Amino acid sequence: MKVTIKDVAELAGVSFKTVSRVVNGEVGVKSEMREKVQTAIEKLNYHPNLSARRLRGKSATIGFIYNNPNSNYVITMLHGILAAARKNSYELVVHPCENVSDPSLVFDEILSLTRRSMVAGLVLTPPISENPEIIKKLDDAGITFSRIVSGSVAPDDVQRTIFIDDRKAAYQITEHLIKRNHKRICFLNGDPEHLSSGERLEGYKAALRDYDIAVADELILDGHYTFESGVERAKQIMDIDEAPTAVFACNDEIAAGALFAARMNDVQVPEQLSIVGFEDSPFSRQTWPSLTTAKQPNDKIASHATELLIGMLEGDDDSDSYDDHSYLPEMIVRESSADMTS
Amino acid sequence: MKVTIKDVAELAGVSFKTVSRVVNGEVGVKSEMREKVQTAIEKLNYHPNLSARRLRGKSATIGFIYNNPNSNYVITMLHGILAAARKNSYELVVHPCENVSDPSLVFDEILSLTRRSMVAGLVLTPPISENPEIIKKLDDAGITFSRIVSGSVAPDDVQRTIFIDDRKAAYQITEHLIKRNHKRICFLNGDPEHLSSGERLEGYKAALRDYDIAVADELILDGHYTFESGVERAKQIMDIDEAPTAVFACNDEIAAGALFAARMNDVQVPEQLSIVGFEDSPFSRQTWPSLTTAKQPNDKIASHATELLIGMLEGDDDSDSYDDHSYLPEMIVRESSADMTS
DNA sequence: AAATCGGATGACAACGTTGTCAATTATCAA
DNA sequence: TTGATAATTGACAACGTTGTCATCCGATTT
Repeated sequence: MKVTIKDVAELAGVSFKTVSRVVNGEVGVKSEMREKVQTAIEKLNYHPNLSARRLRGKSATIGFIYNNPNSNYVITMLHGILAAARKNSYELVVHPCENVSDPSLVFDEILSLTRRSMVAGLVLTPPISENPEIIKKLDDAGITFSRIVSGSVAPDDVQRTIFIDDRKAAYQITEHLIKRNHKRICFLNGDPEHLSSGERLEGYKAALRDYDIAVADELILDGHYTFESGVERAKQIMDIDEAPTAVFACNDEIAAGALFAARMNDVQVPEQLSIVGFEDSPFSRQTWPSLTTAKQPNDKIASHATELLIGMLEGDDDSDSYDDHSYLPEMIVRESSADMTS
Repeated sequence: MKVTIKDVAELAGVSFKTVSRVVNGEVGVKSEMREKVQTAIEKLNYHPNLSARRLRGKSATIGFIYNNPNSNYVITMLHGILAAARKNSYELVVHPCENVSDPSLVFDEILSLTRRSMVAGLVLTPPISENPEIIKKLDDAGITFSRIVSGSVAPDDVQRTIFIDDRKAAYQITEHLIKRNHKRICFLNGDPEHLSSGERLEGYKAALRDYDIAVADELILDGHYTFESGVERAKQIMDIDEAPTAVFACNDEIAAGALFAARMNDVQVPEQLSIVGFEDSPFSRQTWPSLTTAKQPNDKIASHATELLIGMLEGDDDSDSYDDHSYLPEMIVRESSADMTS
């Protein structure tokens, strides 16, 4: 019942070593043989046994470590990583990390995982990927990984990093608001341990400066990437004397919270207040009104990060050096942002 | 750098087979030997190579197969399964299934996964877990699995099944509406290939009957477990002559869609229309108004299903036979449902 | 036509583990 | 003490794959 390389060999009438060659795309197999083997593989629906490969030292397992309460984000990343892993016949071990507050505990968790599951390399996402202490410990321990981070300039370890230009995307969103005649734009920040929050804030500030609008400290509020944070902070800004006409929420959850607060205060969106988010979460098109936001192709990003990792693991030095590792989230204009006429 | 069983054997001065015995806790090893081996293991920090074990057929890997677009559902399940798997030192292979429309393709996918990754058993969730064709094929192929299904009576394969009493929960929710004086209650159904939709519909009907309210066919609408379905169907019902005063949406997504449609039509919720959902998705408390719904402890359910599977794999016949495999979703009353005074 | 070469193919070992069975040692009864 | 039996230990094969090297065959060179 279990199809092995030898079954394929028998059906194709060749030695199992030849099948191995075909499967691994090695050179020096006559096309006639190759074809025979291919059809036998398809006929039997043969898939190489990963354990045997691993044992032989060829293939391996990738670990996906994450600590992110946003399930949509995690699932999208997961699927991107899985796609790349499967394509390259890697297995995936998934590991949600609990103690994100203490970097050294996170590191211990990772270490124990790599030991236990024989993980060859890791794919890291924010906020773990952006924690310098964890990164240093991983490097010291000689653990191979690729990572996804938020950043506007190429990091010094480009070859293992995908960076997302949140700053530029935030600039564009802010510009979008400015061009719609908004002058008092409030910024609701996300978690401080995520670089994305700082980057998005910088993009916001840069846009204001370029359009000669003063950056007002009272319009920039700390917070977290949660709905609750959005509600709370949005309530606060509505009490400000000269109320803002637009809100730049650091992600869609915050934006949804702000929308909620606006409704509670009988503030019309977008007529009296424009609200924009960031992330293009599925629910961003289901809010009322639907959210203007910025879309990150997270599955592609995750696949790319995984390919990067696999390249490192297999020692293809050249495989990727000319690739662009930067992604720019794309602005999506929906109904929550409008012209400010008054 | 890699420590194998033979290194341990050499240091302890025994054959590597004896080390294997100690590692696996087999009987028939003198305590003196056992101790020598133990200290050698600790000294070298030896960990068995999982690939070799799996290759030899001693797999400690379980597979989580799913096909469900609801990322929150999947993540919660995943975490529940992971917790139980880790507790019993099993590895987990995650496999999102693409071709759900064709059961035999799904089966092929599963089969190839179990082969390739030497998966010892599976945890299945709806809708795959509820597809008789897939279940039969798995049984025929001798694949071990546990599953989570929707059902009001104990299925005939209880020992490997967790069932969720959607019917009773739906009854309670409907009763909740009836007691608030609603007589014309609309039912927006979910995907037909999920048993949960049928079960919830039955619960709804049973409650109506028990309270002597006629079941009106024009108030029961087919659909899917999506926001869009909710919007569309809710629009339809608002055109009905004698408009319903309440909507029972088969899940929170549909309910959110209905909420959306109500708002588009300037229908006040809950003053003019009560809307209830099902699932207690995170966003159900973030809608406006927040949704009355029913909460399933999905992480616990998933853990339980995993424990069940592991019990089967390890042949602990008695481990679980007195457990209750049934879960009743708990009604959570929020703001989207209210008395009908008119 | 014989010798040589190179490309294609196959035989076999190895990876680290567990299962099977044989060999050895300890234990017990007669 | 001796033989029989039980307990312990070890030798070796096997799992499915890849790497190494030998073999084969056809083509090219002399």
